[in-house]
Amino acid sequence: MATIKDVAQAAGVAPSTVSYVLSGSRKISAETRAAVQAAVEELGYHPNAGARSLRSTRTDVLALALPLSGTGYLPVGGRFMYGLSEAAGRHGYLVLLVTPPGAGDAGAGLERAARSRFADAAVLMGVEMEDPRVAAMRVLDFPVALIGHPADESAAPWTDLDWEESALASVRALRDAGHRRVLYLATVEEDVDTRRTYSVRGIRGAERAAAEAATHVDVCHSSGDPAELYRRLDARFDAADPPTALAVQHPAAIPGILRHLAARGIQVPRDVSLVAVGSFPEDLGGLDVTRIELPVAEMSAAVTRLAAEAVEAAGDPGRSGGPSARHRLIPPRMIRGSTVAPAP
Amino acid sequence: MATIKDVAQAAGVAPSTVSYVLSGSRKISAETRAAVQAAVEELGYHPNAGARSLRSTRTDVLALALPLSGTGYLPVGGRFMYGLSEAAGRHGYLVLLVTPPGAGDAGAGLERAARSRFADAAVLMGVEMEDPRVAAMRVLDFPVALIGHPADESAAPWTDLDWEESALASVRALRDAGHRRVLYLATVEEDVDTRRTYSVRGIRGAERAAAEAATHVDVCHSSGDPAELYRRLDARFDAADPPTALAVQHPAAIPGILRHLAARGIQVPRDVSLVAVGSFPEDLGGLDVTRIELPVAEMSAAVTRLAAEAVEAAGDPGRSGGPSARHRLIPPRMIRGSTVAPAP
DNA sequence: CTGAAAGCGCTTACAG
DNA sequence: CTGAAAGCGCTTACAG
Repeated sequence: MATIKDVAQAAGVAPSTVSYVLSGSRKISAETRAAVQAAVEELGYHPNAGARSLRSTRTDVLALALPLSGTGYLPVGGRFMYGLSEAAGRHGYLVLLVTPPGAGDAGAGLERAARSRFADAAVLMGVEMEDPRVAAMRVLDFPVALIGHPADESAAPWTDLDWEESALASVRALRDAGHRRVLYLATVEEDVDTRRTYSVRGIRGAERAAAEAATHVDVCHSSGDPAELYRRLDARFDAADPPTALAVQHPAAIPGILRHLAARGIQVPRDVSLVAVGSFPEDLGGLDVTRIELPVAEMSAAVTRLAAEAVEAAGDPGRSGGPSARHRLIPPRMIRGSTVAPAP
Repeated sequence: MATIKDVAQAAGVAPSTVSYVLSGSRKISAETRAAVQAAVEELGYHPNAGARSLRSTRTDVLALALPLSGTGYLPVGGRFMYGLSEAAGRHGYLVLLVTPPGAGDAGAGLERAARSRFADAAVLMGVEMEDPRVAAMRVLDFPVALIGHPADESAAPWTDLDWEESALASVRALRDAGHRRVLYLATVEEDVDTRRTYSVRGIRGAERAAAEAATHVDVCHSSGDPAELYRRLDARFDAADPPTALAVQHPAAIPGILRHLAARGIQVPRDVSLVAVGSFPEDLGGLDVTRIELPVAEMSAAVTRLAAEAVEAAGDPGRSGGPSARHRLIPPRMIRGSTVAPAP
C-alpha cells in the first residue's frame, strides 16, 4: 500500500508537503498542489487510519452503542444503523457498532472503544432516563450524543422525537373524533422497566392526555409475546366499558393486533379506531394507518451534528465549563390514514 | 488516558514487558505478570487502537459493506448488523459500517476503508452473482468474506442459506400437499435485476421445481410498491387457471398479501396455501406461516469465521496461491405452520 | 526471564 | 512557499 513517502517521492516534494496539501491547512502553490494530487491519484493513496489517529487523535469514526436487542423495537435499531451510517458519512465519519456487554456493567464494549480511541465520540441508542453510559463516558472525557431524551436534559447533547407530545397528539386526535375511552398501548414492558426514554415519555404523554380531557385513557404495557399481548387486549375488550380507540406505541405488533381483533369480530375503524405512535410504514404491513412516524433520517442527521460538535468542543479549551447540552426535540407530525373514524 | 509507559512505570517494568504480558507472546514470570495486570486494572489501561494497528497492521475491525437500501430486504440488513456485531465480538472484532457510494463505482467507501486500513477484512452484504467488489478487494489484496453465494464459488470465502434448495423445498412441500399450480413470488425486481445472489438462486430453485414435477410453477417478481404487487397477484388470480398455492421470497410483503387476498375473498389456507422462503417470525406479523427461516445467527457466525481465517491467511506466506475459497452453504430447514393445506 | 531500541506512517511545531 | 525533524503509542526483532 502506498504511503505518504511514496506520494512525496512521486511528486518530488517532502512528505510534510503532501500532508499539508491533503489537510489544506497551509498555503501551497498551485503547481505543487497539482503534482501532489496527481501522485495521490496515481498511487491510489489513502492515509493510514492508524497513523493518522495516533498522531492527530482524530479517528473520523463514531461509535454507535447499540441497545440490547430482544425488545419490541428491534427493527428500529436497523433503521438507525442505516440512517446514522449515511448521515455520518456526509460528515466524513464512519460508524463503528458497539454491542452491549452480556451483563451488568453498562458500557464495557463502549468503554473499551472509548479508552482505546477506536472513535472520536459515541452515539447512544436505547437511552434510559438516567443512563449510566452518560456518566461513564463523562468520566473518560469522551464525547457523546444521545438518541433519546434523558431526564437530565443538560447531561449530554441529545435528539429525539417528542414522544410525550406524540402520545398526547395521538390521544387528542382520537378524542377529537369523539372517542371517550382510549386504550394507550405503550412499549413492551422490558422497555418500560428499564426506563427507556421513549417508553417513559410516551406514557407520560398518555397520562397528560388523560388528565386534561373528558376522555378516559387506560395505559397498558405491550408484550413481545403476542399471546400475552392478546390476553391483555382481551381483558380490556371483555370489560364492561371496552375502549373505542387504540393508540399503539408498539407498531410492529399492529398487524397482529388487527388480526386478533378481527377474529373477535372487531373491525378497524368500524368498531375501533387506531393511531400508531412512532412507526415506519413497513411496520404496518402496508396498512394505511393514521400515525406519527419516527423521523429516523432527521434524528440521524441531528445526532451526527451533535456528535461532531461534541468532538470539536472536546478539542477546544473553552469547553471545560461542562457540557453545552445542545439538543433537538422533534415535534410530532401526524399522517392521516384510514384507521380513525368517529366514535360509535 | 493511560499509556503503556504509565502502566510500565506503575508496575516497575519496561514498556515492552507490558506489551508482552498483554499479548501473551512471551513467557513472563508470575510475579511480573501479576504486577502488570494490577497496574492495567488500576489505570484502566486499554492499548491505543491507532498505535497498535500502525505497528501490527491489525485493527481488530471488520468492515461491513452494506447493501443499497430501498430494496425489499431492508429489515434483513438490520438483522445482519446485529448478528455480525455479536458474532464478531466473540472473535474479538468490532464492526465498522461502510455505506455504499451514491453512484457508479462499486466500493468507493469500501475501497477507502481498505486502503486506509480501517479494518482487517470486509464482509460484503447484498452480494451480486458477479460482484465487482470482490475483484476490487482482490486488487488491493484485502481479505473479504461474503454473505451470499456468488457465481464463482472460489472467488472468495462465502456463506449463505441455500436459496435454491429453499425454493425447491418450498415448492415441493406445496406439491406434496397436492398443489399443481404454484405461484413463486420472487424478490423485488430491483434485486432480481442487480442479480443479487438470493434472488437469482431462489428463482433458479423455483425453475428446477417446475422442471422436475407435475406441478406448474409460475415465477413472478415482487415489487416494493404494494399496489403494483397486488396488480400482479390479481392478474394471476383473475386468470383461467389461478394458483392454489404461493411460495413467497418477499416475507415483508406477506401480511399485506394476506390482507389483499382476503379482500378478494381468498382465505389462507382454505383457498390458497402459502410458504414463506427465507423469513423472520417478525416479518410475518405474528402469523403462523409455514416457512424457511433465514438463519442470521448461523450465517453471521460463519462469515465471521471465514473473515477471521482470511485475515490469518493474508498474514501467512503460503497463501500466495490464490484464495482458498472456503464456504458454508446452509441447507434449508422448514418450519411447519398452519398455512399449507391439501389442494382443493 | 527481561530490557533498550528501532520503526510503523502520519501531523505539526520549528526553521528558513 | 517549502522542508527536516520530533514524536504520537505501540510491537517486535535484537541483545543479554
